[in-house]
Parts: sequence; C-alpha cells; structure tokens
Amino acid sequence: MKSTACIRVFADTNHIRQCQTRLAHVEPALQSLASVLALAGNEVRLKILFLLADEQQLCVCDIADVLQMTVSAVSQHLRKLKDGGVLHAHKVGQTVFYALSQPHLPVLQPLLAGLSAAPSPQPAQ
Amino acid sequence: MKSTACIRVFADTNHIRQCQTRLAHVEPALQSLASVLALAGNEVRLKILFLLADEQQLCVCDIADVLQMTVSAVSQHLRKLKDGGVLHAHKVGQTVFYALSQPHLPVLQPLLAGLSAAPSPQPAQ
DNA sequence: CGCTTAATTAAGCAAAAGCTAAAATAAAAA
DNA sequence: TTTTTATTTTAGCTTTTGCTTAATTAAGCG
Repeated sequence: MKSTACIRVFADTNHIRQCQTRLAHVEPALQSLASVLALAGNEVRLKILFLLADEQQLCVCDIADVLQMTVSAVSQHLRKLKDGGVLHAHKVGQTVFYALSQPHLPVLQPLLAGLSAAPSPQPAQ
Repeated sequence: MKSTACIRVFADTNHIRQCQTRLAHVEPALQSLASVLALAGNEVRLKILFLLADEQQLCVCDIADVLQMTVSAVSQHLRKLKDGGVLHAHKVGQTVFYALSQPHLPVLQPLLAGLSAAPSPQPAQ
C-alpha cells in the first residue's frame, strides 16, 4: 500500500520489523478489542450499556422510552451489541429482555464504572 | 423522536424517569468516554495506540512503515487522535513525534495493557 | 380466529469515515 | 536560493453508519 519509504536518519529497519512482529502477536486480541470499542464508542450504545449495567436487564421498549428514540432505532443498536457478543437477549412472552453478556464484561465494566465515579474527563489527579 | 409509547404491563413511568435522570447525570462524562472509545475502536488507530504505549514516541514515517500504510492515511489518523486529546505531537527538526497524552490515559492504559496479557477474547476464566 | 402489542427486519437516504492521489507547508541540506 | 525530505492538507470517491418509514414476524387476548 506504500510507495515511497521514508529515508530519514533514524530509519531503523530492525526496529520497524520488531514493532511489526509485536503487533502481529496481539493482532487477534487487538481486532476483538477494536470491535468492542467501536460498539461502545457510540453515544447511544454506550448509554444502553450504562443503563444495563445499572438495571441488570431492560426490554427494547424501556430503552426506547428512556432514550426518547424509536423502538426500531434502538432495536438495531441492540442487534449490533448482541452480534458483537456484548449483550444477550431472552424472551419472556412477547417482550425481549437484554442484559450485559459475559465475554467482554472485563473490558466494559471498568469503563462503565468510571462513569458513575468521575463526572469530569480527567479521572483523579 | 418517538411517536407511540409502549403500553406494556410494566411501563413504570417513574422508573423510566429515574433512568433518564441518572443518564443525564453522567452525560458529559459519557460523551467524552464515547468519543475516546470511538477513536480507539478503529483497528488502525488502536494499533497506533498500542505501538505508542510500547515505544513512548514514534514519527509519522515510522508508524507508516510498521503498518504498511500511506503516510497520508496515517497522518489523518494521528490528527484525529491528537484532536481527541489522546496524543500530542512535538516537532524535532522536520520530523514530528507523536506520543500518548495524559488526559485519557487512565482509560486507555488498561485496555492496551490487556492486549499484551491475554491473546484470546476471554481474559481469564 | 382476528386484533393488538412487542420486536425485528427491510428499504432508502443523508451524513460520516477512511482511503488515494495530488497539492501545499515547512524545515534541512546542497 | 534551489532542492530534498517530512508532514499536512485538500479534493474526490467508496463504504459504512445510523436514522426513518413501512412491512413482517410472534406472542398474547377478546
């Protein structure tokens, strides 16, 4: 993808290759993490995750009410979160309840917990 | 944004309003967090962050070499990260070095640290 | 069964993202 | 000063995202 390489003084080819190796090593984990962060990196979805961390479980309708959004729009977000393994759903009668799912909880819990703690962007100085 | 409210049995209006209040409370922090996660939720940018966590600082050229990407493409990612307060740059001669910045480090550090530790998506069972 | 309710899905569209290629800055070096 | 090098910026284009509206599926209930 790259045509002209930099010919700077410090072009340490060994170093470059070392970085590439290290990257390749974590590639699968990094890819997985990136997808979770991409899901959480949307304000609406992060709100949904925050609510579910608080409330254990909520139905589509409740979430739509809280966020003042269309059921359809919310449902589409929930689908993404479910597909990403962040949420799981269980149906009771005709209502579907969503809840945080195990797999990525270790990543999300601390982020969500930080929200209730620190209101400002700088968390403790 | 919503036309018809759900008329389900458990439509607890008080509960809904309680959730809205709690959300409103963390709104600024949540917004800030979402923007950082959105930045990190891109594979290329997450790689850049991972590299910088390892290497302290790198120039645009180095990163482009490691990622096998155009300098221009990398530069555009770096700009977003810098605008988001995740990175800062300092120029030495004609080369610009980028490094992780303080403000959002408490959020990012644990995520990046988790990468080197656990190769699989499930971090310890 | 037909009707209502909860939720999903599909289609369409505007906005945002991410890349390429080319032009513009800026700081050495010749 | 002209040229080279490192980086940024711009324009253009394709893909993805997130919403709306309308249609569809599914589960009670009269």
